[in-house]
Amino acid sequence: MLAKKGVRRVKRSKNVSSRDVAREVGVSQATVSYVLNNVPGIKIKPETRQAVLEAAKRLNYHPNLIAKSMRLQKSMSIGVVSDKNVSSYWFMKVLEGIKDAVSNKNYSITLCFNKTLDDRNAEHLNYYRSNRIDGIIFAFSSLSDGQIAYMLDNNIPFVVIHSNVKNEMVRVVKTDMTNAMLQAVMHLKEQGFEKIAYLSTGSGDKWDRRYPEYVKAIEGCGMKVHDDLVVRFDAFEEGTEGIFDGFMAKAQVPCAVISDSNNLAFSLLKYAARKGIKVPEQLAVIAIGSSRFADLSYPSLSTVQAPLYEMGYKGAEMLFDIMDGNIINDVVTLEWSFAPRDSSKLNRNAQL
Amino acid sequence: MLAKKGVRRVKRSKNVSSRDVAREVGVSQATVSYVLNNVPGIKIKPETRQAVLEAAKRLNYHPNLIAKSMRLQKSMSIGVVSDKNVSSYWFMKVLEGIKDAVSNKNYSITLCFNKTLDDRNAEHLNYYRSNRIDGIIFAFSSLSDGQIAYMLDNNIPFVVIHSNVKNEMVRVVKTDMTNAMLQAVMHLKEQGFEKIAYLSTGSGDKWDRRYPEYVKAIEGCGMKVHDDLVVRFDAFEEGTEGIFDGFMAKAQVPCAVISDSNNLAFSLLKYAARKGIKVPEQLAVIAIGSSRFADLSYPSLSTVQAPLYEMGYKGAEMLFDIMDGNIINDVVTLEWSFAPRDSSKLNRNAQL
DNA sequence: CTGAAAGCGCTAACAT
DNA sequence: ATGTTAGCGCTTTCAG
Repeated sequence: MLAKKGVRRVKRSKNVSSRDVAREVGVSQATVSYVLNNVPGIKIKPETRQAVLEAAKRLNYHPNLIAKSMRLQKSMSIGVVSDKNVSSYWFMKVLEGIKDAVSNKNYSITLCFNKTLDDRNAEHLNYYRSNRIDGIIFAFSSLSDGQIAYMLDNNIPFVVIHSNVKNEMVRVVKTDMTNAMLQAVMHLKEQGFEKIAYLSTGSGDKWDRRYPEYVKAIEGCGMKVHDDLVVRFDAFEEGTEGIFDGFMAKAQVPCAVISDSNNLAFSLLKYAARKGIKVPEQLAVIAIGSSRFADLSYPSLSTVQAPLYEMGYKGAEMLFDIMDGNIINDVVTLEWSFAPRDSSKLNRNAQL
Repeated sequence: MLAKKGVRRVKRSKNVSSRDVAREVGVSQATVSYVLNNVPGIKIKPETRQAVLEAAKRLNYHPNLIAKSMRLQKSMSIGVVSDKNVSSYWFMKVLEGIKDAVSNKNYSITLCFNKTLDDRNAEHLNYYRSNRIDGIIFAFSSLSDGQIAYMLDNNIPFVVIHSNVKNEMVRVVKTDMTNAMLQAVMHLKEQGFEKIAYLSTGSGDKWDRRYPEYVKAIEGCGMKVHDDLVVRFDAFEEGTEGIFDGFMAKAQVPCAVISDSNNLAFSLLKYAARKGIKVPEQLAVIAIGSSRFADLSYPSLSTVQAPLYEMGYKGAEMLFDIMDGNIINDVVTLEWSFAPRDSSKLNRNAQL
């Protein structure tokens, strides 16, 4: 079964083409195309159709997508770009959603890594210009104004998932955490926590988007935001121990904490374990964001989490709308949810 | 800007082609191709070359990769397939390596999800048959014998990263954890642990590959494997608490544990925290495998870890060798490393 | 209902 | 040193 030895280059075995199928059946290539693509408005005699279908199967015919792309002037692939610093969990989840959406249209996914050279020479732009991809989805990727302007100017189809893009012209998959955050705060309040602190890693973006939601939720529950209970770490990487000490001294147990990052929450759990602070009895912790490890930490971490799969799916659908010229919805907004786990549930059942 | 003929396309603004460049300079399309591709053995007058280069830049010419693919009968993309259940962290790390390797050859990455239909109709096979991809990299993907046989029979270029493929014909990126495991065991021994247990999730593959390494390392350190200290969970998902209880009753603290999975190790850390067992003083834990959260658990988790980036990079290089017909190395073996963290370091410094 | 034919943009023999 | 030309496999007018 193996190919002849001595061939310097592993040649692709010659594929059967639609012409071969046509010859086999004794019809023209056009007819084969009509049948196989179910071209609307073209009538084919049933027996002809049947014969073509059978011959295609018998000859093991697979349409050459490159040729189709060539003719159609589109690559049938979309580029997905992410920064490297993005949580791989988020990215993979979104990717699953994108994947399912593009598969429906017989599109594939080409991965782009955001090695930004400059605004006009990023990898995804080169991919687009060379017809490798028909459109771009930015998932959690930072995006310069210059690049946005360039893409809009040049009519490059793209959508942005979960980024803080201000430009009104850009199609964005937005998410709304207002309800989920309210649920989280109510959950804490119902368990008797009167102090609900907010801890932030201080990165501008997260702060700007998440902190106001916290404020809304606190006030929506008829509580008040105490500045003492809002801590913003300017330099999270180092020396957090001291900052936690300072925070705990101010806050005093029992206290609840909403953290704007998973990592910060995990660190806090570590800190609590080290100091013998009981979670959640003395310190309830809820993180904003999702992580595969929310279930695995001890105690498992309650989260306010984004609809990742749906974000991917919707994002891809929007991109197709743009590429098809149907502008149905500029902005899609999806809801976050609150997933209570042991780090905030007082009367929790013993579970692993 | 462009649009010489005033043709207005809805989808994509008409791209400038090599023909346009040729006309602009007053040479033939062939010359443009020769210059832009630096075709070896073709002499071009320096001033001609210069003129072509300048015109290409001036006209903002970008070669159409689809057309090139069509002509060359290759897609310039390789498929990367992974199972969904793979740790996304591993996958992303390997992907980074693959990415860098394929970029060097002007190849792109097409993502395939392993929705296996049957041995001959998996998505990556359809992608290959329709010329969407020129070769396949399986990263942590399970792979049936039937599928392997099919791909070998049909001369489909593929390499396998980190899988337990037995077939000698398959090009595999293997890894070797012997040294790393030995280091881990020595590390435990040096800290005075006399009992070094082994916990496995019992999945056949991990067990078959990792447990023998444990045995080698234990014996390499002049110790002996005690069957009491080797526990294999047949049903890990549920009821682990009781199994941990049973294990601890047999093992008795102080004891060290090497776990063949990160998740199992995290669970064990949770269990220890719940039971008040001190880690690492009473129970030292080392996991085999990498995780973004090894640093974030409390205590941080020591790991014996794989060279993920290199595995991706090497895998891609091997695939190109196969596609080019140069069989340089059937098997590449890369070394694991041992990363000691707090879960196994007795005199650890306080660190977050 | 179906066929003939014209390309999509590129590369590589083969000419000159 | 450069030009001519023949496709790669497909879709899609336009003709019958």
